[in-house]
Amino acid sequence: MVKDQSPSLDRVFHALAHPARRIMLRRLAAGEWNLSDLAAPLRMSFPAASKHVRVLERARLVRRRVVGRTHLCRIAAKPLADANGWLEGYRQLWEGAFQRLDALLDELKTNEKHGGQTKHGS
Amino acid sequence: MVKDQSPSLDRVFHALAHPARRIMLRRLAAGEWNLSDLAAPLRMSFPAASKHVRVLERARLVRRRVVGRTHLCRIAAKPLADANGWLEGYRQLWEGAFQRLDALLDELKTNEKHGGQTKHGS
DNA sequence: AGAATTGTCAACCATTTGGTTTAGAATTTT
DNA sequence: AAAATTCTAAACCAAATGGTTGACAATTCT
Repeated sequence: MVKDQSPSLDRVFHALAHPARRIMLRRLAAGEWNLSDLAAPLRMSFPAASKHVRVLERARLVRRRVVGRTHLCRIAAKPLADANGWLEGYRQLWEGAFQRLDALLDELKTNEKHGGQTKHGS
Repeated sequence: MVKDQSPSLDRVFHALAHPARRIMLRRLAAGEWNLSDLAAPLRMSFPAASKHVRVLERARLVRRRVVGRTHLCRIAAKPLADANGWLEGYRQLWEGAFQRLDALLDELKTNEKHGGQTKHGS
């Protein structure tokens, strides 16, 4: 069972809700990068990018290692697995039969509501 | 390929980032419910719950059908599939070998930094 | 020693979020 | 017709988000 009430899920989904942070994660999937690397492609100031990294850290999606004056960041995939685990609970909803059943029910209930009368065109 | 730059992904992940909304989706996975049904178990005012439903609608995770004075809500799973699709790009990171390689690299680089000294307690 | 690089911090700002309360519209029930 | 139910709208509020700039600390390069 997967719990809905979960501050860590809150933080993970929130972290994933901003494109800049998703772009950062994408780069980190390929390896380690420091803040300058991560900030460079984003059209925002350095401090702004730094804040995004901290959001990723709070969600435990990124870990930081200080080497000299550079802060090297590494992705930590576990929270992504948790998010995926939550989504898994809905997989059957978007795969196969449910979709069609959904559409069918929709049609039936719409007819029920209109009582067979339609206001097509006239 | 899955794009990181995507306002609709923004909205979906944002919608999933609040426990009240995840709880609502959980109920909607079982069928149709009106706003009162959805609001009842949540410890917040009715208008607050209503706003959460609107967030779910903006993310296209919920569709609403007005029947008399009640607003019936239904889950629409497609955006969940999209979110899942985005996460899929990271699956290998949390499954299997990558995790162990990650830990190994971590250890190696920590040693590098500490110059072979560890603080293992024993 | 001096300059450049990397990153933090603090202050500030506008907007969004998440909640409240009060009022009212629409529909159903009695 | 009157009352109850379901839901929206508007006004308001505190806190969080996402961004900026300017100053500064630490480290590395020359």
